[in-house]
Amino acid sequence: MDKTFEPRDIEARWRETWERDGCYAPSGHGEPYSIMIPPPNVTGTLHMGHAFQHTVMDALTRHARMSGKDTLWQPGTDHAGIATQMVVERNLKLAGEPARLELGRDKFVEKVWEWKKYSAGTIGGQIRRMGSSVDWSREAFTMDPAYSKAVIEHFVKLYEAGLIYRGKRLVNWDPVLLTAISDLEVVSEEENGKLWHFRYPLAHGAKTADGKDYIVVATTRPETMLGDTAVAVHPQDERYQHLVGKTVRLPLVDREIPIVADDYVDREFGTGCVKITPAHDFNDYALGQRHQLPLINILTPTATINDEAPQVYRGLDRYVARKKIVADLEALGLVDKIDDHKLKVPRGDRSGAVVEPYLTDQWFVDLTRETRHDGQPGPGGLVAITKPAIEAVESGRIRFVPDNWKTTYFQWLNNIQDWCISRQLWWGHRIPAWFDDAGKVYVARDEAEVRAKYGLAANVALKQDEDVFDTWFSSDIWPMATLGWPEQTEALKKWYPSSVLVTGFDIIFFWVARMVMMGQYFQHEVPFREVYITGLVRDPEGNKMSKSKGNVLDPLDVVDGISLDELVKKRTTGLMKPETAPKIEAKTRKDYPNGIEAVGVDALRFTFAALATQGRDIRFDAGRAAGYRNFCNKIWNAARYVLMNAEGQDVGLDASLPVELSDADRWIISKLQKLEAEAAGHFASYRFDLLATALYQFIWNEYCDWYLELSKPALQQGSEAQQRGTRRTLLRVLEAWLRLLHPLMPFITEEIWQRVAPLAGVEGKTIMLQPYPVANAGRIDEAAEADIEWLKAFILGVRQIRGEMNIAPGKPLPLLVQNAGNEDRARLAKMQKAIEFLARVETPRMLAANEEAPQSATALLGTTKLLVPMAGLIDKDAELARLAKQIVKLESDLEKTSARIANPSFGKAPQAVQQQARDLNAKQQADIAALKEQEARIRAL
RNA sequence: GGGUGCUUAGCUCAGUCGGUAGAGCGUCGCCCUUACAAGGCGAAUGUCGGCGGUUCGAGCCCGUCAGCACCCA
Repeated sequence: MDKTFEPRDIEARWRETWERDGCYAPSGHGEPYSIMIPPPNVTGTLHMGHAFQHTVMDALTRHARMSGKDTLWQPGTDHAGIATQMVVERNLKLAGEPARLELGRDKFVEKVWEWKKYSAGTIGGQIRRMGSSVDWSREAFTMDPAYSKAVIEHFVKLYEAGLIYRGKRLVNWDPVLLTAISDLEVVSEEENGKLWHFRYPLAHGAKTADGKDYIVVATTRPETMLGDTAVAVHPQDERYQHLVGKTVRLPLVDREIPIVADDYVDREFGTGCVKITPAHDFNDYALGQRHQLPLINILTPTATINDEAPQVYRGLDRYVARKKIVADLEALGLVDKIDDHKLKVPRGDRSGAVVEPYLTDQWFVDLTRETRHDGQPGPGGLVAITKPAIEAVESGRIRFVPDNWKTTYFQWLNNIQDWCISRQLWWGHRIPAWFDDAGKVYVARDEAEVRAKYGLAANVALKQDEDVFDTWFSSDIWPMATLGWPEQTEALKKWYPSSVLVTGFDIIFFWVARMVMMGQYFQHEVPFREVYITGLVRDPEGNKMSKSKGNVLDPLDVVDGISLDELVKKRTTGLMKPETAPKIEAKTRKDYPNGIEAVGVDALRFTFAALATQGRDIRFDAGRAAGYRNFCNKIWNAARYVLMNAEGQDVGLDASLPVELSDADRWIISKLQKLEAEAAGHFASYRFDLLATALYQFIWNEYCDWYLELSKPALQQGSEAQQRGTRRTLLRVLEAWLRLLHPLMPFITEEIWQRVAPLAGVEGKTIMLQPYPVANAGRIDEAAEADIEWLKAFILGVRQIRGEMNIAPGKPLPLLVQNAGNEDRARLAKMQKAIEFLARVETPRMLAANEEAPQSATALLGTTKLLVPMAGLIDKDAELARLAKQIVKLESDLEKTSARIANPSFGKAPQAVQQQARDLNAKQQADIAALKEQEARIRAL
């Protein structure tokens, strides 16, 4: 084996072998276990968040597979309508090609398909490189023919059940992308704006309480006044009560509109009078419905003023119109005042454009009605879809991990709105609805079926709806459609419901809840039994990673390494806002002054596992990854040591030859059982951080630091039977922890396992298909563990003296043992060789009961004293200082335990706790006494 | 306004049943000891956000205040 671990070729070799040999495919026997990948968008490449979640899913998948389950990890990608369409439009622009509208629908969609092929290929390559063991033969895409059929099917079925309707409703309209978007795709952030106060003249000579002939309304959006159809006040507001039912003359428009009373109005806000624009505000819309106000839409789809407004404003952009309106009102003396104001501005999360509430015809899934919207008999969406989705989690048929996320889930479902599923895009599943010349709509799976179903002759002109579905209205059936739904296939029967969904909390609403809805509705069964919610990977400062912030990392750049200049270049090219490049460059140079060192896939995966705590933020730390790269090297070298001592040697495979296990052998075997039990628990509770820590501790701090060291004297000096026992244990324990580690670090474990397994007497083609280790309680050996703990304490005592006195590690020290009990003597006798080797001491000599010790540095081991004669080695003052430090520490500890015991009520504590405290107290007192006595003796010399 | 979290070593974070506060990274010494210098050995480092309560005993349970983050309206 090479002296250092070089991940690159190892990774390439194994990922090809595994895939070629069909190791990723389900075995066809055992209990079914399945994970549906959250399909990545075909918008480009995978980011750190994907790599993180894929690590978790692959660990679960490999663990399940090794545990004998019929395991499927279903891969695939999502067409991601609006996001992908935008990417392709931008690419066309950068390439100087004709824009979308110039190309026309068919040509443009062809371009998107080209892009999809490229992106899905990139994504597939990334998934392969990370070692993710997905079943490629089942790879799916949300616009595959079969999948598309399922999407259409679920729409038609819902439509036929009266759970989908088409209507003119206020939706969030993106005036740049020219499509409706769902409320989840709108991000509202606080921005600086103004609050304009306008005077609306009262009509017919009415006066306010204080005698004015106008009332003042406050607005953050002056331009919408062109569409005002009322002014509202609070019904209990004494200032305005007498005006309710009167009218005002809307300035500029010269329309007479009523003053209405509604308790939606906040009396404290502004003047307490609110202008009402039902066609351009969600709250106003609701109020308008209550008061039967007319809806006047004053905007075009691109948010310019339309022909409903007075001539002078027509065609103006909304913000140009705003200025003009304010100026015109000012000229009329109708501007009361203008205040600075912070307001929430809704923007489309894709385009960043300010979204308009806009009246359009859209398709909706009913999620809020008790009965069908069309008055036909049957349940409405609330009963048929929303409630069952709530019940699935309430009943515990779906379990969230961590459990708290169910609160988020319930909160959303309990306040749900109908779901607008139509999008005015070209990339996506075209809605299977056809209109005749009269505008009557017909829904069926295709045009032929429409004609058959509704009895329409071939000469009746039909035109298909131009719109496509919201992407989430296709990924909502992902767990079913990837398994063949609507056909009740064998795969569907076997792997539905899937075992667990691994995803981020940011898409509980978008996706998780909607899959539950559709799974429950169509399969009458949940789509997954558990939902493991991961944190979101963030940059070192805790910011969300995004291309626009310029803080994204490509997981493969961590794997392969990247120079600082390369990284800067990657982050600053193709920016939407090129002017941000200098800032991004500065931050990148600060965060990664030396670029990123290559760590390999295994180390990156292990890093993700170690960072997978229950929190919601995961700050990615390249230093941590480098640390786990070192861990890989440690593993590599430990294996190298074992193989050097095993290959070509008697490794205990011949059962007829005697094998003797030492305390160390039995100790490491015992510890291994405990590790195995722990690993099982951590998999069950999705605590990959604890799993990683447990494996790391065992491998580095037990196996490498102690067991390998203990094996050295055993192999050099032991009998044949002892050597055989040690070699066998070195190999078997190594082979076992390689399997334990495999789900997190597939490559290095496979590479080493191939060499170790035959020597450990294990046969098999690949570690991937070996059983995951299970603890054997019968091999736990508390006596051996106690012996080795004693040994460690012994050696630690000597090492402390050596370390603090700056004595070279290699220098052998004389050692005297004073006041040893029978157990200490027995242990010393049987582990003497190990002590000499590890502590680098000459053969320890027992002092007789009455024998005077020479001037020595002291370490305490229970009541036993370990003495290192100081002559020629240790300075008197140094030892005094060292003792003083220990005494101070012990005295402070003693104070605490004494206070506990002295508490008069301590008697109420359990006996065991009391005893423990008294024992500790006694030990501290004895240790202090011993150290003080030693201090006095040295000082006296 | 409603909701959910978080605050523990210089940094990033664990801390299960309430019973002597932990890890990794970083820092400081000594050492190229035949698996590994990407290493070994040793060391230092805490007002567990503040206050109050429950308890024999609180990082953990309860209340309260402060700061931070996120989600929903």
